[in-house]
Amino acid sequence: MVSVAPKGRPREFCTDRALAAALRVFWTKGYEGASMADLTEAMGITKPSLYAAFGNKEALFHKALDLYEAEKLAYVGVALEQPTARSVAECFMRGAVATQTSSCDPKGCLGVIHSMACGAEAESIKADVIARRASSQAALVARFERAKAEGDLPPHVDVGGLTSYLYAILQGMAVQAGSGASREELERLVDTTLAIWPSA
Amino acid sequence: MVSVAPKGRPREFCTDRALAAALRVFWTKGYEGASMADLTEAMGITKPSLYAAFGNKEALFHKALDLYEAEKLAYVGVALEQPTARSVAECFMRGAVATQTSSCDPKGCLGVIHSMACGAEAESIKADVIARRASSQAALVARFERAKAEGDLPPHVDVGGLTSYLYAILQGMAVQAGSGASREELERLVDTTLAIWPSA
DNA sequence: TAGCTTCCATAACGACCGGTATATAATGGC
DNA sequence: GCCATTATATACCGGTCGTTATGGAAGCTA
Repeated sequence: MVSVAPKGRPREFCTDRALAAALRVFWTKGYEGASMADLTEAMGITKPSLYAAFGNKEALFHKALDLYEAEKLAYVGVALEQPTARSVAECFMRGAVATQTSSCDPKGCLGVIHSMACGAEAESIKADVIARRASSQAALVARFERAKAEGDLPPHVDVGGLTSYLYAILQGMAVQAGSGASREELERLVDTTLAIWPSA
Repeated sequence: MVSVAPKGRPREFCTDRALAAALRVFWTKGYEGASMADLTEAMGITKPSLYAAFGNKEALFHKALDLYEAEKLAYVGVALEQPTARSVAECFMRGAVATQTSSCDPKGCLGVIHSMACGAEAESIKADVIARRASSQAALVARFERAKAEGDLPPHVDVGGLTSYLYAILQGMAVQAGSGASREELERLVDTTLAIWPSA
């Protein structure tokens, strides 16, 4: 049962909207590059309100990362359900292009940004991001194993190698998107990858 | 003519060694994550000595980046001289694996690290790194155009797309190396890429 | 040794960092 | 109306950031 009558003074801002604004800041500047002043300004609230609603900067980031995965990485689940290894790869890459070059979102990938070198304060952030990636990568390994068993990957392919390969392309796309590559450039990259995709 | 008799007291440290130490710090923690305290401690000098010898933090980084390109990216020039497009790609990737997973150097790629999202103070750093990458990528486009003319790339390949593709793999390898991937994992990635490399 | 130049070490600068104490305003229950 | 509870706004905390002023030590030429 949901409590419909909170006791004290109601908050004057929408936590979901504030979190979405925080996500954009982290996505644009990175965890270390985003200051509390940047965050509160973008969220339209004061620092005490932020701390009361979200805990601290690190907790805010983890909630923003949850939102990012739910809203911006939904294509990952869709991709894993595609019927062939090739269509899985295509769905991954097309989804990544769409997310990373959206005209109304920051460029690049929040996860890739935060798996790079960083200062001591962000080490736990980096570790969390890397752990989340490992689990999704494991799911892709399982999917390609199935594809191999079903015969839509050649029997000689190294499934682990192919998974790292596809992830490398996705990560490289994120690097290029964050460096200002246009959607057209990334689409040519995807087309090239699909043109040489190993077929049975 | 080189001045062999500097007038005042000689400095007590070797600037080349100090710069190499600074490079390791930037490579490990990134420009923003590396504090002046980190740098001076690793370099074995005090802050005034650092400022006298290198200017400021940003100038120190640019000199470290020059050193990185000269010492750690020498394989790029070698790769571009290989006789076929395939051997160019292989030389690029093998060189990247060697540099990014060296047991005596930080993991990952200094350039990729600094082309990601960052705070305002590092925007000019990011812009410089991206510009340097653009020029090396242009050289690879030219090399693949030649390969296409010489017939060791199929006539239907999109040279720009293939260049972005190879760079994406290199960048993805850097992301994975920085995230703790082993040399063996990256070598499987390289082997997979070479196994599906487009042949004439 | 005198005089000049350059380097080193300490300490401090203002600005900003993430995080809070305090006081006031707005609600619900009684 | 009054109290308990929660949110807001201002101002501030100690610490660290990149950077630099200051004073003395070390080497050179003469």
